[in-house]
Amino acid sequence: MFSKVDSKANFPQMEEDILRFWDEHNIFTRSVEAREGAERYVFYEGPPTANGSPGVHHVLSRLFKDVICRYKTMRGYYVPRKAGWDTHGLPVELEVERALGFTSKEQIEDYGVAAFNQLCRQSALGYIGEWERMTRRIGYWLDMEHPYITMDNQYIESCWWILKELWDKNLIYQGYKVTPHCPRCGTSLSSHEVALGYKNDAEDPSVYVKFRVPQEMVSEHLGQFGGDMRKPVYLLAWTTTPWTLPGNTALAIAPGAEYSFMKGEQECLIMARALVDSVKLDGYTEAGTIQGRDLAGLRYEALFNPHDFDVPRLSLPSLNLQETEENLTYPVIDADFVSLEDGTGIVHVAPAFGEVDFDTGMTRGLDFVQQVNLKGEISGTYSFAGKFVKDADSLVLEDLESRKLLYRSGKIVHTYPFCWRCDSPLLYYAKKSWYVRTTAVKDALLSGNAEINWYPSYIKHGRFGNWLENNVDWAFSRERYWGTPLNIWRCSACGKYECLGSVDQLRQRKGLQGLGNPLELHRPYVDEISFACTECGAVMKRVPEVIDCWFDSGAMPVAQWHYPFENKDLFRENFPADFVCEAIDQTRGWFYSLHAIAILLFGQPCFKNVICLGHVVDAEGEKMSKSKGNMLDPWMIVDHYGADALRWYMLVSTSAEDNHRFSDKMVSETMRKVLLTLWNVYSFFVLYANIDHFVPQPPGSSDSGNMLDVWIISQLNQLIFEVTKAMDSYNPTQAARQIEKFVEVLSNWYVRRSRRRFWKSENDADKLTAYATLYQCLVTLSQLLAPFAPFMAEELYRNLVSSFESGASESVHLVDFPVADESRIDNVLNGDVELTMKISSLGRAARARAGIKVRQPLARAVIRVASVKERGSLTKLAGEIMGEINVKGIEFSEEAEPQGLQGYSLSGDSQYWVAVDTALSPALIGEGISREVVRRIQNMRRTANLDITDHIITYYQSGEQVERVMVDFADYIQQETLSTELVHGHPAEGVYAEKYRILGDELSLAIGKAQNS
RNA sequence: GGGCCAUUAGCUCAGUUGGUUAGAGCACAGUCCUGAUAAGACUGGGGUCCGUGGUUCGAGUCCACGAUGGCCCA
Repeated sequence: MFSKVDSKANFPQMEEDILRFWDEHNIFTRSVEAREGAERYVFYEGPPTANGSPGVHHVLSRLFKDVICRYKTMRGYYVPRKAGWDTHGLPVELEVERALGFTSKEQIEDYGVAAFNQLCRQSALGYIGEWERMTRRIGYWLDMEHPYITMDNQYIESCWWILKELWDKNLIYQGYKVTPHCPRCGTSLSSHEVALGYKNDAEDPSVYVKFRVPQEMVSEHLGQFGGDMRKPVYLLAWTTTPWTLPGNTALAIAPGAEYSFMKGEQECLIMARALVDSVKLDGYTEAGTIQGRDLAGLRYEALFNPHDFDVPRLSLPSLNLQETEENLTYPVIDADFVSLEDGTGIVHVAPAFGEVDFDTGMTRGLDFVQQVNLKGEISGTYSFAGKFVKDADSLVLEDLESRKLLYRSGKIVHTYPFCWRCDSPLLYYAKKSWYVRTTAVKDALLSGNAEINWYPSYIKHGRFGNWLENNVDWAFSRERYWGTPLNIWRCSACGKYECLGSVDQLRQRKGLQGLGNPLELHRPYVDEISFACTECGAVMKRVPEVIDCWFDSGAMPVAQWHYPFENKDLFRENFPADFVCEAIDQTRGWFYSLHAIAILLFGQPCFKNVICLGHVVDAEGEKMSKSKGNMLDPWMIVDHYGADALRWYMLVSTSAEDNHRFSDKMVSETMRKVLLTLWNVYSFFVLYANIDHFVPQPPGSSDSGNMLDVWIISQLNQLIFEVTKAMDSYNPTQAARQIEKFVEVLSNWYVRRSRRRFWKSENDADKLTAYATLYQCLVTLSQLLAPFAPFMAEELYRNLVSSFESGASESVHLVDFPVADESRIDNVLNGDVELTMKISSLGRAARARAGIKVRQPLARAVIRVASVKERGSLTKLAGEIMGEINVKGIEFSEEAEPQGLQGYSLSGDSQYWVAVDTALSPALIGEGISREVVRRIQNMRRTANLDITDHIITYYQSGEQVERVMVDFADYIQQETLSTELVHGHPAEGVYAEKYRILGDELSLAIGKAQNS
């Protein structure tokens, strides 16, 4: 006997039971270990950042990872799955800062780095707990007992080893470069972080500023160009960052462009001729023109002389301090980056505040004036000193206005980057930063990418390929606290830098101090470590930076094993990965850091196949994020509909790479349509199989002659074939959609058409094969479902197989994936049944058109077929059509249009038509009434709460016509309703009774439970 | 400004190498069926397949340009 199955499913409850079973019997571990020794399938878990509670959008990638790994396991591969947690970085620090109410780095320093980092550690650990619970509940199988955790000493040491390797290959350098800097977080951001924070609707000033050309310069250089040069002459430049103007040390022009002298009442302005109209210089007329290259070499008066404001003026590229100069002028230079699309064709250059500006300063030997500190505040003695740069903008403009150096100011809405974590406007800022020279291995990055299979394929040469083509060196140092400390020490005397790649290397240094016990490689403890310089013997101290947490996660192929300090074999066996999977934002994130580090270290890619998913967005199509407050708690969904429903919905609803528009209404629909349908087939089967004491036989042991059985087995094998094909192409969505279709036809054709076979009381061969066939379908389905809906699959398998067969596996997740028996796939039959369904559908429509209930049998239907072949097909399956549309016989016609069919009701489409004979003989009417009566009695049985196998005594009273039917069709009625007798007359006391009207007669029915049943 | 992706019914999505009258589910209305079904069947309303050109005997599908949205880069 199978365990009784409640037809009312409670999925969350069932899943909790299964989870307990998995835990108690260690099923996950066993599923992995059972395949030990088999070919390895290597999976890398991209570590989720432990800085927040998991949302429903985090479920998606975990789900795809799980499906692929479960599938490969069932295909016989050895698939260990080590969990990983990303615990470092700005996100974690921010979480803690928020909790402490901090807004600046000073507050952290005052609070104490040790205590601060301790809170970061606790925060990360807390979130890991939440992630573990969610992971378990959604059925994502992952070894969470032995995870890699980026904050562990061993993990850090492996990162040190990597950096030392790169250091030795001369791939690490400290550059003085302009980097996007967050003034609040006080650190540089890498390009992929910057990418996260662009806003398209940033509002900034749009100002035109006048730079005075000294009178002697005018007469010396510009006299020949005519015009009234006694008026003051200005170069007109445009900017959206007035706060950078005190740092201006040059103006750039396009040498090939033509510039105009625009004469006004008070002054003469110089700007590109092509832009005069768009700038709208009202009241000015052109007094002459000059080629850009002739402007080069001109000098103009400094807008703000740094010496007047106590700000040093340095000279590039040496950064030597310059003498005070009273009448300071700066040069006009020619440059190829000057655009004639907007602005004035004269570009304000401030080498301290722009990448292009800085590079220009380096090559042209410009002055360097940095009047902004790392918190984004103006230094010096300006009237706007001490202000945050964005707040200084208006004050700078007031100052210029008062000196009549402002031509016009307005506002502009454009795209500007903001800090992805704290939303501060980023400042492009020249400062020292540590770089990994990824550009040195650009070719290898590209050729390595060529070996990777991307799903979808267009990412390979599209987004990821383009990213690699435009590769820039990786600015990987961060001036922060909670992260892997950068393992570079600097001599306090001679300035020598040294990179140490392990704790052991530290221990071997002379004069070593501060290496704590117990070992703790985080700040501030690691900052205490010092040792003697090999050059001069002075003290070497660690540089203050920590490293980008993307470097941590990208180091996982190595660091998860504490390689090379131990586990050398494990590392080799698990490199490279066969499979990784994350959402599309990771092209610049984890996918890149993984790829870059593997190429830098080993010159080969570290993953072979990658699924790149779209984002989960809310019902309105907006990305889910904490800041928008539109995150959905996965627990709500899981507690309500179950994890399988969530999994199935996410798999099926949208192609993996597209955005997934999430709505819990759709989860509910998925549950009803797929999972409940299957559940009902399952409970139907168990109900009847138990009644008949069905005992499963090995599949194929009793070949069925019934077309329905042959057909569904054909469909089943076709399904196995399709699912395997889709999964081998890393397309779980396609696979799940195929399963969904099968469940639909299994329920709505196979079971519907076979229902009577299970209900007939004789235990004949046909009934047995029906059981055997449905059993095989359900068992195979449970195996096919196992990667996708692991709970439901387990429930089915355990009840249908484990509890039944001695020696059977106790879990579907310990067995192999089914293999299609292609000899069972009968494409001709598949097509024939499809045609049968189509014809039945037309037949039902023809009946409906005539207004005749399906319960009323009709004499015949005429069916148009397109060929002799189709006629043959339908003849074989005529029984199904007759049963489905309730006619006594069918005839075929090969006429395209029906002819001579008076008294028929017709329905058709472009290819087929079906006509049903609407004439009703008394015999047909009688049979119709008998079915009507049966249905009434069946409903009464149900209402009276009788068990499905209870026998009854039926009492009836009615008019002459119905009473005759009760006699004529007594056998049929008794058999269908399990009536031991049909009694004409008043019912016994206390039995359940109802009254109906049938064809104008009143019918009184009553049913009572029979004795001995 | 550049790249990638998307745009098909009110909503969520299919639509194969170009080939009859473009489909499904949900939602809505009506009818039917049902001792597995929380389901199912039939009918009906609902479409400028984002737009404009082009290739072709034939375009939702291929090409070009454009629009809108999303993501990414500057």
